[in-house]
Amino acid sequence: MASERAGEGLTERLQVALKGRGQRWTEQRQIIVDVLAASDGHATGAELIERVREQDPSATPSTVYRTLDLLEELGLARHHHGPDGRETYHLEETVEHGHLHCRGCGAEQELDAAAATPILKSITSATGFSADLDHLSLQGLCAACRAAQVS
Amino acid sequence: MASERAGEGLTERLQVALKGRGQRWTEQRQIIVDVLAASDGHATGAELIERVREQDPSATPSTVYRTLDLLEELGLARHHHGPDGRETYHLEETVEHGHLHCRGCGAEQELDAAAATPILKSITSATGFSADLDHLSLQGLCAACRAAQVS
DNA sequence: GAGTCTATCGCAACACGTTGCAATAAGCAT
DNA sequence: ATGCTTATTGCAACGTGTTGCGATAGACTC
Repeated sequence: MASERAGEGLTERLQVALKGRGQRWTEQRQIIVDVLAASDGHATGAELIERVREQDPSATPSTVYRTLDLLEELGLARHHHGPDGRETYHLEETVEHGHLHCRGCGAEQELDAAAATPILKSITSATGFSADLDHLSLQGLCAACRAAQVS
Repeated sequence: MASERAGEGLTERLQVALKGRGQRWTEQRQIIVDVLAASDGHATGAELIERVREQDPSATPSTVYRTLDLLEELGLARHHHGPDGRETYHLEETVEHGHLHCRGCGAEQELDAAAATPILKSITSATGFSADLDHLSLQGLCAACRAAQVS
């Protein structure tokens, strides 16, 4: 099976967006987008670099990170910071969501937009601050671990 | 809440806590606690290291970080991650609070416990997840920047 | 005070992420 | 196709934080 390729639509959108900004479409960018698309869900910077290098050993961290920044500027990717402060990336195609990290079992739970909307609204009304759902990363205890601790 | 300034009481509590765990009180730990107490509010790991070195040039990053971890284990300090993923520490004496970082003007706003409680409750009821306020770090737009952008 | 045990320290190396700069190559014009 | 402009790349060095290990020194016993 040949290596998978990101959905055509995505690649094309990207090429158009870049051209509009006087920027260029390159092989490395194709690879990085492919990798990001293939690792559906989330991936850390280090994981992405490793996977990119499998396809192109000459790729370097700086290129990967710069491309990820670029994708984020274009609104095609997002990143947030895990509980240890490390970066985690995912494609914007993914439904916008927050992240809940359990310090008990280490599980990562997603907070979808529907559930988050009232929460964000209450933050805004309490503080005037409009929070970005996608950069939201909470640490705490999941329902199961809370139940376990109550004992 | 309005507890003592960091000096004696804190140092003594720490000595007792350490002894109870078979651990030791050292000059470096005293310095690090002093520095943390003196930088009331928040300080990044790098800032703390720098200030510690002013008092003891032989101190190394590993010692400082290990001591901070220890203080956190003992419940005397906390850390959270800023929008860039860097660590920020503060003494537990500080009122528990969340952090709101504005991507417009870069300002850091605190979210006090009173304002946060209903927010945390709504997260729990929506998801079963009990979030730690102190590790809460949101990115978004503050009221002023939102107003500026609407134009 | 001297001896013992071992927690802590400093060092050195590593991991992740960022930045400046010279070489390369993408995209356009001819 | 050829040449030109400059965005992008790879490299190398740096900043922040972590980890393993031998050396140091705190605290306890005699």
